[in-house]
Amino acid sequence: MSKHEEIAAGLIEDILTGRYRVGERLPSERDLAARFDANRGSVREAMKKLEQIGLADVQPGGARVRDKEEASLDVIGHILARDELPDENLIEQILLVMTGLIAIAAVQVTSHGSEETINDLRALVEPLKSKELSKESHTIARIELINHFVQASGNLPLQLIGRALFQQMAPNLSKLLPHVTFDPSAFSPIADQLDSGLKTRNADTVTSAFTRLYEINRENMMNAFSEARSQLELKNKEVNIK
Amino acid sequence: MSKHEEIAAGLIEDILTGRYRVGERLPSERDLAARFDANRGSVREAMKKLEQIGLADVQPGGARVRDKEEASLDVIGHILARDELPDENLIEQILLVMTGLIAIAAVQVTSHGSEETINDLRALVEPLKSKELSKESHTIARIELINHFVQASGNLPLQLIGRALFQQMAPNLSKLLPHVTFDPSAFSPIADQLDSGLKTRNADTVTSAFTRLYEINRENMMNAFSEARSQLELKNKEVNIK
DNA sequence: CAGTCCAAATTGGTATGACCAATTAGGTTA
DNA sequence: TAACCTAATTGGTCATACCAATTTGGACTG
Repeated sequence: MSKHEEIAAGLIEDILTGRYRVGERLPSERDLAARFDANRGSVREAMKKLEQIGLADVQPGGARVRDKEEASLDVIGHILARDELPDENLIEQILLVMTGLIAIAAVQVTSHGSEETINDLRALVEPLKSKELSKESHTIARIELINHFVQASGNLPLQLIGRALFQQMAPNLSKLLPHVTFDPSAFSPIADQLDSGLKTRNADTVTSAFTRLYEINRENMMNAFSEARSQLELKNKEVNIK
Repeated sequence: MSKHEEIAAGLIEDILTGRYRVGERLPSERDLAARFDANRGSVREAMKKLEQIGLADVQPGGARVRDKEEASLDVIGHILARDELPDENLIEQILLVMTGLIAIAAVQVTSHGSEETINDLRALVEPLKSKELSKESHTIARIELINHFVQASGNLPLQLIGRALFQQMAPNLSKLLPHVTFDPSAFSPIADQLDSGLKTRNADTVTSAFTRLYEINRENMMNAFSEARSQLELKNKEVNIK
């Protein structure tokens, strides 16, 4: 981890935990350089990062903390990475938004997609019909499918948002995934619905399939959260005993 | 415009116009410093910006151009700002995505929003029922309403995306807005539908109202484009004659 | 001739120190 | 009390230098 990354991470942490409040002035670059035992140039690079994330407004005269609700999409990754487990509500919100985005993609694909596009997507749905897939293979297949849907939409903002959301969320799910219990047979009927929706080019059918997928994902995720939390508590107790 | 902003703008322009192709190596920071008659530190700040936008991957050994489809949401603003008129397809895509996002917000608000939230939103719908509003007032009122919807959803990713999209698009519409012809009476029934949907907390009613709004916006926008384009052509002819 | 490997050149990362311009803060004055 | 002005602070830019990682090109080897 290079110096400016270290500094940026520290400042982001401080801001998100509320050590600096919204509107408050951040220490001067010179002070920060002293505190992080770094050069002012490195601090400037870190400040650049903060500015890009949207957590700080930097102007001659001083840098001020911005509200995280006025930040860029990238804050999400940092918010999720803050605690040992990602924020459950936020994950749920992301899944919800993704489902909405897929609905847009579904309309575009079913109404304007080429025959080849439809066939490609159907080919990706095929493996999900199986009830024998391992958890990992199934997860990869699902992600692959969703990505192709968004790509096939031909909608650049949609692609960028989908990509960004995924990149923010993915690395923070690693601690959660082991706790996800999984039943491929629950997905099987959804895969059938997707396939038939694609075949008949019925956007509503496709969208409602993805809504069902969201419901299942959401439930699995919530279960995984409670599982992960209880294991964390056990761990903490052990530490306390020691 | 500060030096590093100038440099960044130049490089972004070069990349988006294809002067540097995807995967190609950018000139070294030292070369760029010479070309832009700037210090290497300033170039570094500009590179930081490129990295954040997602248009470049910078590593020891060199910086490489990334595909704009793998960039951050912020490229959209730069793509729109490139030509005299923003890209019509892209604008349409953005409107579409926004409509989808509003649909998510509508579900959240109608199902989980407090009575107060609903009343606030209805109060914002009220002025849109009028058929006498000026184009500017009406536009502001519409934007205000949409913003409040997204805010009221309580969904952070949604808020961030909505905000980002708006900020990317807004400054690039200034040249288009004068050409938008506008009929408040067309919005009036939509406002009624929104109001009744909110009152009965019927998400479908609200969503379909916004879809109608999208259709009208889209049509107005397309007309504005053809108008703006023909005026531009006239202008160019005049220049050629001179 | 093709492939491998190694060393030199190139490139980004960081540091020091200095000066300018814009903003801010605090004291002064009307 | 309020407007104003000055001095201190702060970000913006610059010049230079050294380090570590990567790239590159040529020598070497099969």
